[in-house]
Amino acid sequence: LSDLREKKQVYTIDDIARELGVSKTTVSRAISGKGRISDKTRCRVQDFIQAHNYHPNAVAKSLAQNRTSNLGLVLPGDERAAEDPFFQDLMGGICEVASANDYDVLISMVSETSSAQLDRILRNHKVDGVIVSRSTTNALEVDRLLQEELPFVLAGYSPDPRVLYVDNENQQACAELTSLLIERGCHRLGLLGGDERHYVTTSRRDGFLTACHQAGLPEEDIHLYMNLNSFSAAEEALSALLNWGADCIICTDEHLCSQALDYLRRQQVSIPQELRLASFYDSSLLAHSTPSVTSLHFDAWELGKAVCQRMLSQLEGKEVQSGTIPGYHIMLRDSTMA
Amino acid sequence: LSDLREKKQVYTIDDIARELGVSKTTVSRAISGKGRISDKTRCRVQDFIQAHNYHPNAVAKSLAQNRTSNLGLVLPGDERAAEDPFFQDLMGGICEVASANDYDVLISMVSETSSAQLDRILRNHKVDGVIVSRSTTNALEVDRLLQEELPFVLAGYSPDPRVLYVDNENQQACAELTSLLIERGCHRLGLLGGDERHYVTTSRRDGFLTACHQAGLPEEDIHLYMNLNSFSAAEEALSALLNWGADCIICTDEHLCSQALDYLRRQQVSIPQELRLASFYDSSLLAHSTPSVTSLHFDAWELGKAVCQRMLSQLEGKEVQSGTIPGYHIMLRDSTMA
DNA sequence: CTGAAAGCGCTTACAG
DNA sequence: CTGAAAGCGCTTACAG
Repeated sequence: LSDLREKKQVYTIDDIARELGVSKTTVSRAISGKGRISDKTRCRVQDFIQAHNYHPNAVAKSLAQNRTSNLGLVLPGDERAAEDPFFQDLMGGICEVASANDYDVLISMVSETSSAQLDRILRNHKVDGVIVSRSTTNALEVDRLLQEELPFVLAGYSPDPRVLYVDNENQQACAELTSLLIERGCHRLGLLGGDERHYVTTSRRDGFLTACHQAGLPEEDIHLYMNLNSFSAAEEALSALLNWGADCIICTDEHLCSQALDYLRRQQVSIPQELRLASFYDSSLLAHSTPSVTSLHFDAWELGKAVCQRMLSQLEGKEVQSGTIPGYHIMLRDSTMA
Repeated sequence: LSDLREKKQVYTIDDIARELGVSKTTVSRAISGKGRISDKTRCRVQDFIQAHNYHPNAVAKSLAQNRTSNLGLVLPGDERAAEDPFFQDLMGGICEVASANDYDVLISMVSETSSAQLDRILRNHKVDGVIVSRSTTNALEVDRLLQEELPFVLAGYSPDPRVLYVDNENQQACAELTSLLIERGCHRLGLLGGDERHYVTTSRRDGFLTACHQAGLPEEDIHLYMNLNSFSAAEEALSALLNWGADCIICTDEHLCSQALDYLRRQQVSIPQELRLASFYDSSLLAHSTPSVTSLHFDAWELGKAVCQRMLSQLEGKEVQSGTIPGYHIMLRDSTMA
């Protein structure tokens, strides 16, 4: 055995069994805690393991148990997504829960045109389940996962009844913020929105519209500009809203909103005096800009934890359902004061 | 066999051998391409595999070959890092190369106080090598990896001769930008820097200082404010630089720089007329702010590719050395014009 | 409470 | 060029 240690080789369950004069079965049981075993034997084995810093080979275990203890995480691979702290926060929450439950997280980045990295993971049977971090109407990965019949859960919303999702209370939160702004005197509202193929955008849009209708605002006082995927498109929309005479502009995401802030500054529009500005997603930038911008704060890390928990429950065979997790904050800041 | 397919069970190499009337050995060889095998047999096997959409079980392969085909990626788990697109871009490049070489990437997030997630991966032998995405003076993970004797490569710089790193040409790029600004008439330079425990910060600082000294600037015309880890610390530094009469302020990162931009706007300091502003790291925010901000553009995705390539070379037993990859752009924008 | 044995799905000397 | 057999390091009925 001292040979083994010199060669930096690693102990196997066999070595331990031999060393302790018991069978591999017994060692295995002492480690896993499954099956009948005397306290005395269990302690002997565990002491030895501790002392020699033994750790079972996860690959061998996987093969024997027919499970990998790996979770796949599908992340968008585009430039735009890299700028969005949402995905890294989500990943943090996922990794935290996965790690605590002895699972590892394996990344696959997909684009609108290719799910090659996901395909590899699936065909190699390298994961027990998959977490998808974004839902779009045209998502290749969802179809791929459905046909594969591999457990998966979506961080976000999907109207597809076949997909299990966990989401923030996007729609409700957006409705609440919008109502609040209307109550405080906003009458001519403009919404600046991103890509409507992303369900997160449509959820937010619908929350906005719900609040407008509930408040009895006439249609002509609600202006929507959606699918603003370029800087120029966003500026055109902003310009149109200014000409129309909006008294409040809300952006579906923080990226669009900091762009709006910059544009309005250039146009010498004073916020909040001449115009109120708010965002449906927060960022440290909006919190610290001048003026600071009112927005909704969601905790992506917590969402990640919830999603991962749901994934693990599913893998244990529990019945799980789609739904939202509570918890968001309306951050009222200077951009909507007065 | 039709039974197998009905039960959604998956083919094994055994099934194929039986079906084709050959041995598992032969099937294995046809798949891997290793060992002598007749063209005819190889084609027969490959056709069957194609037709039945067979894919080898990666776990079994791992056990037999004593390698996992997994790479670990160590990512910082703090809030601050989530806001930084660098890590997601880096990850994109890493995943691209890994995937193309049939490796998967497994995430572990570590904080300054805990490398628990990394520890799990290491003791479970779940990866063949590790990529570390950030280097700090007090990094637990580097010590951990050195003692483990597992191959690893660092994306970034480290002065430790035992660590293999790949970095952007940070120092050179920063020196070049600084020289350029001095040439264009800046004489009283202030540097606003982040955490000096991060080697990326010290590299940039040193590049800045090199250029200042090379230009023969007297020490009293160079003011350094480092370790600005809070908003208030940064604002104090900015205020001090304004009082002193700096004619150019450079920030080591884009985060600090957008904060500076906001502060200077509040103080009614007009840029570039009264003061020039530049950043050692670019972001879409700096590119689209008013005024747009001069900065250095590095390609984190490319760095990720290079780092992963180096990792794979090392795993193949090739001799690899630390070094930088070429390629950065000086983005001259409005904030330093005139 | 414990152990001998078969099995998870591959790879790889070795022999022919 | 092909195959029988041992092996990778675990788990888990089954028997005692």
